[in-house]
Amino acid sequence: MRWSQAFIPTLRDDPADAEAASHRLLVRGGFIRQLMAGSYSLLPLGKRVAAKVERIIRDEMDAIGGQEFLLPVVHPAEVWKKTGRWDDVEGILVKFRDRRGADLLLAITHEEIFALLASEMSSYRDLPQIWYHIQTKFRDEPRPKAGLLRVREFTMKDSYSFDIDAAGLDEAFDRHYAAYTRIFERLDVEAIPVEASSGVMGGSDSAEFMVASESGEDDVAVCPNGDYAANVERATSRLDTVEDEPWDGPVERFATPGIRTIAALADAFDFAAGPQQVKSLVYMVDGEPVLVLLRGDHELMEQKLVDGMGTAHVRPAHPEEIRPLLGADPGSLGAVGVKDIRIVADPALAGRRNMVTGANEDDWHVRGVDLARDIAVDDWLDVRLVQAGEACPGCGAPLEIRRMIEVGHIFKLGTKYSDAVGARVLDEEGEERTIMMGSYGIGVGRNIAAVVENHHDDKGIAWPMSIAPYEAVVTIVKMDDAASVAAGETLYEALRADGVDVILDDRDERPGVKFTDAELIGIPYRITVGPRGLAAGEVELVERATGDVEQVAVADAARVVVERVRTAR
RNA sequence: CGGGACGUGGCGCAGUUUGGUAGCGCGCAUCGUUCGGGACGAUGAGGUCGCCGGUUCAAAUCCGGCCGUCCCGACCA
Repeated sequence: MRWSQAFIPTLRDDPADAEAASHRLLVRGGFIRQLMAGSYSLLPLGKRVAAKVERIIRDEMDAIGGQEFLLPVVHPAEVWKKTGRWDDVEGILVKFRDRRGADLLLAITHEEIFALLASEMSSYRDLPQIWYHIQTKFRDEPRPKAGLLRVREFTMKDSYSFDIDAAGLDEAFDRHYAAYTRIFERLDVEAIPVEASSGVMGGSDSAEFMVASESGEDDVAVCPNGDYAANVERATSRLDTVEDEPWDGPVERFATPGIRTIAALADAFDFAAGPQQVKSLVYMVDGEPVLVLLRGDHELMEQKLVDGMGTAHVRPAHPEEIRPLLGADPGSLGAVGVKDIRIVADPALAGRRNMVTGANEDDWHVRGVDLARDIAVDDWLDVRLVQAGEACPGCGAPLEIRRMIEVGHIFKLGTKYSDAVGARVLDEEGEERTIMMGSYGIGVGRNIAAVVENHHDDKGIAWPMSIAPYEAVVTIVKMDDAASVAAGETLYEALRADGVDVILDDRDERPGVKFTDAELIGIPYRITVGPRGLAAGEVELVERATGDVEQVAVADAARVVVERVRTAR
């Protein structure tokens, strides 16, 4: 490619509405342009990077026996009604009608369609299978943000495994785990696998691949010794046991005028420090009230409640719902003596005595509460948000909480979708068995963004060789110097002949402009050809990532660059 | 959905408080001088001031409604 003929609209200034480094640089470098919130056009440079990312993904999927499909992006409602997701998935699912009035939707993911196709298999001999596709999905996210990091329309590789039994599913899961590890290595992003919630999709053995970045949207609890890493949506920690002062008498009421918060109560009474209180929250779960109890100084992780209750229909109750239920406003609630409401308690409360909690009467609390004696807990469920500094469940070292970008997610689906669409096969005994499915996703655009988050400096992007839009740029410093032009052209042709992705900067621009652009768009190697070097029979080779500069004889330049590019691929 | 901010040539912004018919930098075009780290001079092109309505002799500016975008939170397959 000749730069003079390329569409690479670089910008001198940062776009005003971009915060994240990847967003800023991808726009400035002419890789992407926004069409609307959460929707971006890939320009030629962006498309080149995306194509390389896809090629790596395709490579690794094929290596574990994956077979590629191309699926429709508009689906009929009936298939989604079968799995219940037509009604269950709210908000992000775009629904519309065709001219006949048939209900349609824009695919947010493709479980239904793959499961439907899988129902054509009828024998255990057809299994196992790994199917994938790399396609556009549309999710009407409530808040797209940060450029390619969180969008509504995006390209994603989705794969699904089909097995006769759990052992087969385990095997498919492990293969994907290995494939993903290799993909992230090749993309040169530091992605770590972490335990995760599988969310509304349902499933078990969920692993997210996460890349540390301040622009991320997930918090991950990480053990500094590498013994543990989990999304805070499901992370746990080891807590010190609390030795409670004995309290022999019954529960005792005491007046707490105007006190509505844990902190205020702790300030007012020295026996009511945060860890000595029971925090009582009322949630509506599938329309039914549930009293959720935590230690006073602990916070609820709502996703854990969602996972534990097995339904996505979980929300905090409104004060108007709480008052008739418990007789008090939030701030004075408690579970002592409560019988008709389901009570879910965090295990950090187990065995605790001499606790303080609301009396279900405004301006009153109770002390001397013994969990086992005074509160009829229905379910013990870990619903606590892990805090930084708490002990790693593996080695006891203090956990760190880090912001991360989710770049991939793999989990075991089981039979939810195959059941719904009737994907069954006969096993060796002639018994009908429902196919076990696994689901494995990786976002193309989000990985591009993650790479940029990992590989940039104040000058711009520094792409890893594997996905750089061009592997080398030959920069002719002086376009009206015939010798420079001739040497540049020769080098350019030589590199092309050897299969290097090279662009020739033949623009009639000042050198500074050319250098700055090359650095902004992040081409790994720049070969500068100009009269100064040519006088000594040399060209200049600059490595973008390190800034290292070396002089190379004109005659050796092509060979050296080809070598460097090949080893770095 | 809650909170905040913004919308003026391609990009970044001023002008809005105090109404008088739009300006700056960059970019772009032409010419000249320059030329190994974002040159300089001259000339020039380019704007329904997000949209609709209202007030007024007159609206980028005041009022009402709507739309869009960004940030924080909620949410997130």
